[in-house]
Amino acid sequence: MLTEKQYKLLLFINKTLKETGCSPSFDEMKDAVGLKSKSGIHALIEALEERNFIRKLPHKARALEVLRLPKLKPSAVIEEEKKREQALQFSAVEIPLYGKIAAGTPIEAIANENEKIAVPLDMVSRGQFYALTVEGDSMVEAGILDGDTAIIRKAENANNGEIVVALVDDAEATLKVLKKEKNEILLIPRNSTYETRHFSPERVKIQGILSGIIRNYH
Amino acid sequence: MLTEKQYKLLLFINKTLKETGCSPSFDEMKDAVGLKSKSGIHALIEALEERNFIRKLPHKARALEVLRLPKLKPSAVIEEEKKREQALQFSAVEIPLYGKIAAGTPIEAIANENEKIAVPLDMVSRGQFYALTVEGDSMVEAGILDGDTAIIRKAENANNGEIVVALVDDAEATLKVLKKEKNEILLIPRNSTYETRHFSPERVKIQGILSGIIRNYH
DNA sequence: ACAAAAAGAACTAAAGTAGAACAAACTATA
DNA sequence: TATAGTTTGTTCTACTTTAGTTCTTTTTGT
Repeated sequence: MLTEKQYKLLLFINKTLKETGCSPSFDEMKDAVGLKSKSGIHALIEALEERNFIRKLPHKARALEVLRLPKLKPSAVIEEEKKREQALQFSAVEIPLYGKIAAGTPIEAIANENEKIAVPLDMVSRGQFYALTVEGDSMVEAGILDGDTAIIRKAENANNGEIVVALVDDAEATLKVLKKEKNEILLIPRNSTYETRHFSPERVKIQGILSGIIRNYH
Repeated sequence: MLTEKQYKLLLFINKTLKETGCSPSFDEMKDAVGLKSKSGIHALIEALEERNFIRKLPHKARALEVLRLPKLKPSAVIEEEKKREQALQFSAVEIPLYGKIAAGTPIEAIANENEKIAVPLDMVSRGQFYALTVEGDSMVEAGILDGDTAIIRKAENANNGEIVVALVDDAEATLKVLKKEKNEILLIPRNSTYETRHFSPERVKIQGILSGIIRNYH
């Protein structure tokens, strides 16, 4: 009877009316159903009105009324609900997403952010974890690309060869390969156009060890 | 049905009526909804009257009557729904892990495997998904390493430049960049030591499009 | 390659804001 | 009961912001 978008919009209108007592505007609706232009909402509203699901006072703003709700859901919506139901069983963990790794700010300083990201449970066994968005290409040869989400396990120590979040001079956090030598610490990029940097041990604080990478295409 | 101001005013009128037994004046209303001039109240009252929420005896002072109120969901119900929605956002789904991508076997042939892997729900929106373990280094320059888990969205068609699971001669499945030309299909590795392979279109079946990468260190 | 859906921009209309002038309705009291 | 004074409601203008409509172009899915 209804398309997926029509159904979603109808539900949103109904929800808004029930929760706030006010009709949503076209802009609010376009955000709710995931459109970028409100012209599409117009078509959807017309379709819903034609099928007698809603009524609209002509030439008025925010003057929508829900007449009835469909008894049948579009199959796409059913599919989605099934997936969500399944999802409840294999719940993931939320870990904080602290920001961009090359942002030049110590991790702790931005730890009060409340953005979160879901990761599979088995990626974050034992330990405290957080996530960072990778910025820049200094690790491309390790398969870590600009925009990737790095899953970091909190740690203050790490072994040679591990990829760590290193805070230099309490100012700059970067993701690099760690190498400890007698009197200095080396932060090695995995990109031949970048240089390894050498620091005295006091200047470098390990803030975590790379535990996983999550990348989303398009 | 109502705008925010209209709703606010309606609530105020209703409340005053219930508490004091008599209608508020225009000046009281303008203070209640935060206006500096009562001309605006007039418009709001007209709108409410037009939508049949109130009735007004014309040319009488303080003679408003509330006919109905928009029916809202109890806030407790709303709270609960929000909580449930949030819980769903940070869930994972299990998708089948079919095996290794360079294993030389068509995906369908191993589809009866029951190994599964959990992925964040937001990585698998709309569509059917499965996972493959990447074998080999033919895509290292795209940041896809040996051992990575590739999240694949099932698809039979793809566009140029997308990374796809391609089945050649019903025998060999590989992860490569797709390029369709007039009379042939190119499967392009992202590793300069590998060669692009050319096939006639009948020999290549697309089995999915790369949607994400998950990598676990250690 | 076609049709449907969506995006985008340009335009029109409605809602909200403010101030003032004024008219009608009440109030008090001479 | 007149009437002056007060409260209350109505109307107007002018302007800003928000919302809705309509159109063309672009994208998408088949």
